[in-house]
Amino acid sequence: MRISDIIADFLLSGLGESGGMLEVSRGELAQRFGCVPSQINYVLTTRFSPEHGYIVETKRGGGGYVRITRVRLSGNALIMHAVNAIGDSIDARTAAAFLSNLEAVSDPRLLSVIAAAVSDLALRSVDPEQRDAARASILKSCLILL
Amino acid sequence: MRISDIIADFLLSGLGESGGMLEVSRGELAQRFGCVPSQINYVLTTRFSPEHGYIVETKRGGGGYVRITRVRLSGNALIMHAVNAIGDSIDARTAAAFLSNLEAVSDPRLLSVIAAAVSDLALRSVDPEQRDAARASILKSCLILL
DNA sequence: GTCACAAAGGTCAAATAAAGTCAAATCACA
DNA sequence: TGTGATTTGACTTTATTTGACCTTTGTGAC
Repeated sequence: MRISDIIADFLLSGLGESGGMLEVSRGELAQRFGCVPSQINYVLTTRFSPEHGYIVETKRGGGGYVRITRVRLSGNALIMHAVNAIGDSIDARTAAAFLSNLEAVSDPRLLSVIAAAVSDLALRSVDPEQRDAARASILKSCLILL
Repeated sequence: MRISDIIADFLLSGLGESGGMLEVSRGELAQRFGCVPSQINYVLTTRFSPEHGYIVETKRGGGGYVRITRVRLSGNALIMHAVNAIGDSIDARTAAAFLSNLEAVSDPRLLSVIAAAVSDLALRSVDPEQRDAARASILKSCLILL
């Protein structure tokens, strides 16, 4: 397992214990995991983006911190939010993040079918230039039915 | 026996032991069998496609992997027949017909989501030349999960 | 107040580590 | 012997790790 995954797991479990909000120090975290501080930023941007359902706030300077908050919208609001947030184009990773974010509010079988429909495997025959646009369009078409 | 068959057998037996899910490294596998890495891709596309009842997911970069999952083809002869009957290309009307044939054997909500995913509306951003091919690929990827 | 400095965190690009693509060459067999 | 399947390798794309340098904020000296 990559260090990024280990850090992400650590943060995730902290979020779980603390009921959705977590405050850490970037420097301390980096020290604990023996990596450079910017690695923490990498983890945050790749795994705790708004698409994944998190808000990250930070403060610099003395007493600085990194605060991660799990956003918990419910049901329709979440779906509508996702539909609105998907633009004209979306890459496979982001699409997967959106879908996993909907797990709490929608049938997992439906979600896995949608995930299959927008996977790179399913879209292999689409010109790479158009692939992300097609993915966005398909994803929105599916989500509004949920 | 050709190297592709040997590799396929190896993967198959791994899938057997591990109960249907297997994660390997493309590079390591290639080394073990003394072939180039792209040979692994060849094996995957020719022997572990959705038509064969498998889903292959991969990740590139550090910590990359190839994950093969055998899907529970619990199914219905009707669905399997549909998957095999869909060629490389299918028009919107035919796809809709296939789906309506499955009404008897599958959740209508799932089917309507799939119908949305393969509709011309959802695929409007795909070059018309490629649209029916994309539709076929998406449809198969979804049906295999039913 | 304001200046200097320390204590955070931020950015960005290079280096490294996988996997993907595609087409030419080769093989096997009807 | 022609054709589809297989093998190979040069080139591409994506994910992660690392480090040098930048910006913001708090605090104490003056």
